[in-house]
Amino acid sequence: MVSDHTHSSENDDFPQEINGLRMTRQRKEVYRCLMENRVHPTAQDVFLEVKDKLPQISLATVYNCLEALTQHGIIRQVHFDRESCRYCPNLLDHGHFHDQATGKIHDVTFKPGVKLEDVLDLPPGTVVSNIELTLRGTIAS
Amino acid sequence: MVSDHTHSSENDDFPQEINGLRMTRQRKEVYRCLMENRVHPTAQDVFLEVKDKLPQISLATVYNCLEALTQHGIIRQVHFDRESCRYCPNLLDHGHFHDQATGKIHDVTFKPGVKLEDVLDLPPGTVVSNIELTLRGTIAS
DNA sequence: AATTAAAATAAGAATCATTCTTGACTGTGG
DNA sequence: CCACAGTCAAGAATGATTCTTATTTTAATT
Repeated sequence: MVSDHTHSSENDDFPQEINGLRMTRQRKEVYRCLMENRVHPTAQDVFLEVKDKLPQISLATVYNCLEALTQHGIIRQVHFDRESCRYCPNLLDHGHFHDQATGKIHDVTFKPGVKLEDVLDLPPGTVVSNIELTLRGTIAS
Repeated sequence: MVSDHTHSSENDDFPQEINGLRMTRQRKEVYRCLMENRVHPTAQDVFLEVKDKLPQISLATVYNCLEALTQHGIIRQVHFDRESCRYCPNLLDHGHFHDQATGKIHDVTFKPGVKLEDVLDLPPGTVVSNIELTLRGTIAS
C-alpha cells in the first residue's frame, strides 16, 4: 500500500529543507535511516536499508546524500581507523566507543561540565574547529 | 640483490631486535625515518625518504615494515578521516592536532594529571584498549 | 499544462590507498 | 651442500569512495 511517489503526501514527517539543504526523497530516506536506527551505519549499510523504500537508488546517490547532509551540518562522519566511514545524526559533542566483542558502536559523552579542550595542552592561539574521539575496547559483564 | 644484512658495521645505532621484531635494514630505515623527522609521514612519504638510503625498497615493503612495527607496539598509526594513514613513534598518551593552515600535525598532550577516561561518561565495566583523539583547526598568530 | 534551467540522480568507470600474490633472496641449522 | 623460515620487490588485486555522463526531477514561469 505504498502509494504514489509524485506528490509529497506520503507521511512526510520531514521538512522540505534542513539547514538550506533541499530534502529530496532520497535524502529523506537516508536521513531517516540514520535517525531511526542509530547504529552508525556505513554507506553500504544505508544503501541496503534504503533500497527497501527506494529500490532504484544507487550507492553513489547514497554517498551523495550522506555528503550533502554532512556538508550542511545535519549529520557527522565517524571514523574508525581506515574502515568505511560511518555516519551519525547526533550533533552533540561526543565520541565513539567501538565494542570489539559485539562490534557495536556507542556514543560516549563527557562528564557534566567537561570541555575536552579544557583538559588538553594546546598551544596558545589554537582554534579547534573539529574534534574526533574514538575508543576501542570491551565491556566486562 | 638486496645488499648486506651481514655487515652490521654501518652506523648501527639500532638493536638487532625491538619488542621481538627483528630489525632488518628496511625496518631500521623506516623506523629511523619516523624517529628523526617526527612529521607524521604517510607510507608514501616514508617510501620517498627511505629510497635515498635503500633505492631498491618497494612501497609494499614500506607498508610491511610499518605494519610490523605497529604490530609490535613500536610505532602507532594516526588517522585523519579517511586520508592515508600516518605514523607516529611517540608512544606516550597523546592526540593529534592538524593545523589546517600549514598542514602540519602536532602532538597534543593532556594537562598534567588528566586521564582521558576520567572525563568520559563510560558505561560501567568498560575496558578501553585504544584511544584516538584527533583535532583540526588553526593557530592564530 | 507546457517550457526551461538548475539541481539531483543512476549507472558504471575511474581513482587511490592498501593488501595480496608470487617468485626470488637471505640467513640459519642440519 | 641442502632445506627451511623469514623477508623482500614487483606488480596485480581489492575495496571504499569519487567522478563522469546522460537522464530525470524539481521549481519557477508562462
